[in-house]
Amino acid sequence: MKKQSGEQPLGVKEIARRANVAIATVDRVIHNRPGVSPKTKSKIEAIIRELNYQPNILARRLASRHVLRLATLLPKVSSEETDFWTLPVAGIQKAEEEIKQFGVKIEPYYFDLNNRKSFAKVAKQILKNPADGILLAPSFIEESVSFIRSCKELKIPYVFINSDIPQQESLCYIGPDLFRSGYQAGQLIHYCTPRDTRVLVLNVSHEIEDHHHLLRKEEGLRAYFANTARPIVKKDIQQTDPASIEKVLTKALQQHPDTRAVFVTNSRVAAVSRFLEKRARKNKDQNILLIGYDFTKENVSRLDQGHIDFLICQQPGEQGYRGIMALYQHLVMKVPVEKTHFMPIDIITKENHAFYI
Amino acid sequence: MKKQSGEQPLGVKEIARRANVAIATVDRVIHNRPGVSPKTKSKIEAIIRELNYQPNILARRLASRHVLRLATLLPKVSSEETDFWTLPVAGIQKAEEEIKQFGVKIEPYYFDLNNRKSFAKVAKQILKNPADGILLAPSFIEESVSFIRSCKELKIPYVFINSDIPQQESLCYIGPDLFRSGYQAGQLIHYCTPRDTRVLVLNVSHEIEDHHHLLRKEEGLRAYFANTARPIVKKDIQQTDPASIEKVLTKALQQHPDTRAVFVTNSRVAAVSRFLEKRARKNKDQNILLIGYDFTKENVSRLDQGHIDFLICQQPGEQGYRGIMALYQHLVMKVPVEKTHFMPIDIITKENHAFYI
DNA sequence: CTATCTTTCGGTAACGTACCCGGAAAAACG
DNA sequence: CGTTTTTCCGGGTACGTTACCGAAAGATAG
Repeated sequence: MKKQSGEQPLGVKEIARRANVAIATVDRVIHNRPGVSPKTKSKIEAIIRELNYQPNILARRLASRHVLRLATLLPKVSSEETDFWTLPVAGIQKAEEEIKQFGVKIEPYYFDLNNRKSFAKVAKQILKNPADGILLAPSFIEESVSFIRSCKELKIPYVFINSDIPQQESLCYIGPDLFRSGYQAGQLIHYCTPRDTRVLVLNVSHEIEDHHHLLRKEEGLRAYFANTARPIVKKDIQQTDPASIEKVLTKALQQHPDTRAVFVTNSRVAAVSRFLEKRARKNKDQNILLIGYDFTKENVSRLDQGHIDFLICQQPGEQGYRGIMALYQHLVMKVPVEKTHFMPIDIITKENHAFYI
Repeated sequence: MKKQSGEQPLGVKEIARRANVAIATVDRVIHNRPGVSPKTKSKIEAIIRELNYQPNILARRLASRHVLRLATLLPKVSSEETDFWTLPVAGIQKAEEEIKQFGVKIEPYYFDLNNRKSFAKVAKQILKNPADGILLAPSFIEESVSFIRSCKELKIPYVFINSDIPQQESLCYIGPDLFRSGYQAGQLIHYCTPRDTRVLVLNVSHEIEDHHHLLRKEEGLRAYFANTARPIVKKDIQQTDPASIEKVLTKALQQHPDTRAVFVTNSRVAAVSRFLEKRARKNKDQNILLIGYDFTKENVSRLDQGHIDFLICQQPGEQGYRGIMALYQHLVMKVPVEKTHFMPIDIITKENHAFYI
C-alpha cells in the first residue's frame, strides 16, 4: 500500500519553507548549534513547536556520521562463585543486536566482585575514553559514587542496574525491590509451613559484598511476620565453602529444632540445599522448606531435583536489556525515561522454571 | 566518535562494483524482481552470499514507499465479563509505538466472544482489504481454520496468540502452556494444603467458549497428583452469575466437606472468591485455598483483599507485544522466528502483584 | 574608506536503498 | 534484411537528515 498523503509527518524542509530559511539553519537550531541569530532561532523554534516536529529517526541515524558508544560496567561472571551475571549480559547483547543497526555500540567492562580496587581501576579506564552513556552495577558504593561524580562532570548519563544508590541523579534504576522480595518470601513461608514453626534467615556471603542488600531482604521477611508470633532467627556465614555452611547450620538447627523454613538471602542457596539434602537422608522426619534467590544454573538444577522449593528471581536478562534500552531511549530518541523500574518478583518452582527466560 | 572504517557494512554499491553492474540490477536481484538474465543473477547472488550482505534497514524503510499493515483480530474487551484482553491490546500498542517509525501500521479488529458469527464476519472484513500480516486469537476453532485457509491462499503470515491451533502452519504461537500451568497449580496446592484434603476443580464458563482449554489445565493439575491419593472432584458451572455459582458450590462443598483447595480454571475466580468470602464469614473454621487465572482488574483487587490466594498469569501484555514483533521480525527483518513462544507461568500473590507488568 | 574578522546563513553532497524511465542489445517476426 | 517486440540493464532521483564549505552581511580596526 502506498503511503497515505493524508497524514503529514512534516520535516525540516517544511519548517525551513515556513521560516523562510535554509534547511541548514533549521538543523542548527534543532541541534542547538551556534551560528543562528536569536531572532531567527526563536522564529524557527516557534514553528517547530507549532508543527510538533518529530524528527525521522531513520533518516537521522542514516545521515549521522556518529556512532553512539555505551559502556557497561558489571561484575565478571565467575563460574565458581555464581553465574548470576551471565543473564544480564545476555540481555545486553540482545539489546545491542536490536539497536546496533541504529549506530549504537556497546563496550563491556568487567570488574571482580571480590576486589574493590578492580572496580576503581576499570572505572578509570572507562573515563579515559568516555562513552556516551554508562550502565553499571554499583556493587561498591564508595567507588561507585566517586565514579559517577566524574560522569556527572562529563555530563554522561548513567543507569544503575540490580542495586541502587538513591539520590545520585542516575538516569534511572533498574532492578529489584529487595524489601518486597523478602516480604514475598514471608508469604510463601506463611502458606507452606505451620504457624508456630521457626524461620531461619541465612546470609551466606563474604564480608566484602554488600551486606546492606541482604539486610533489606531480611527486613522484608520480618515485616511480613511483624504482627505474628513467628520465631525468626538469623545467622551469618562469612565463608562460602561447604564445611563452613555445615558447621553453622548444624549448630543452628540443633539449637532450634523447631525450624521448618530456611530463607537464604542470596544465590548461595544451592550450597545450603546440599547440606539440607544430606541431613534429610540421615534424619528422615524433618522436612524443611528452602527458599533462596536467583536463577543461576546451579540453583535451577537443585530446584529441579527438588532440593530447593522456591527461587525468587527478578528477570536478570530483562534488567540488562532494559538498562541499555533506557540509555538508548534517552540518548537517541530523547524521550524521558521512568526513574525507577522495579522488576517483577517472580516465584520460580520446579514446575515452572522451564518457561522462565 | 567517527564511524570506524575498520568494519565494513558493505552495501549494494559495493556489490554492484564487484559484479560490474549497476545498483539497480543488484536491487532487482535482491528483491527477486524480473528483468535480470540468469547469468548475471547468479553472479550477483554469489557475491551477496560471499559478502554476507545485510541490508541497512534504516535506508530500506526510508526509501520504501510502502507502509506495512498488520491486522489484529482479538476479542472485544468487555468490562462486564472480563477485561483480560486490555493488557494484550496495550502490549500491541506499545509495539506499534516502537515500530511505527519504521513504516508499520496496525489495524485492530474485534469480535464478540459470545458470538461465533461475529468472528466470521470480522474475519471476512479483514480479507476484503488484506493486511500484510495478521495476529489473531483463534477462540473459535472452526471459524479460525476457515479464516486462515484464506490467509494461506493469499500468502499472508499469521500468528496465534493466547491459544493455539496446532498443525496450521502459523508463523508462530505465543501464549501459555495450559497443561503445565495446571501442573504448577498442583504444586501450589500440594505445598499449601494438607496431603489428604480434597481439591475442587471449577470450570466456570458458558458453553460457547473453548472448554478444551480449560480441560488442558485440569489435566495438568491431575497429572501433578497422579501418583498420590489426593481426592479431586470437578464441577462445571455453565452460568456465570453469582446465584448459579452459589448453588453449585454450596452443594459441592456440602457433598465434600474435606475440600481445602479450589482451582478455578479461568479468570472467573473473582466471582468464586465472593462466594467463599461470604461462606467463610458464616462458617469460621473453614479456610479454603483459592487459585485461579489471569491478571484482570477484578481478580487483582480480590487478590489484594486476601480473598484469592494465587493467580496464575502468563504475561498477557507481553503476548501482544511479542506477537506484533514476531510479524515485524518476519516481514521487515526477514529473520526466522521461533515457532512456539511459551510464556512464563507467573505466580501472582497479594505480595508481588504490584510489580507485575 | 578599505581591509580583516565574525556572525549568520544558504547550497549541497552525502547516508544506503527503492524504483521509475528510457535506451541498448537480443530475440522474434515478417 | 528491416522492423517490432522482448529482454536486460544503467542512469538518476527520491526518502529526511547531517554536516561541510563557502558566501553574504555586519562589525571592527587601521
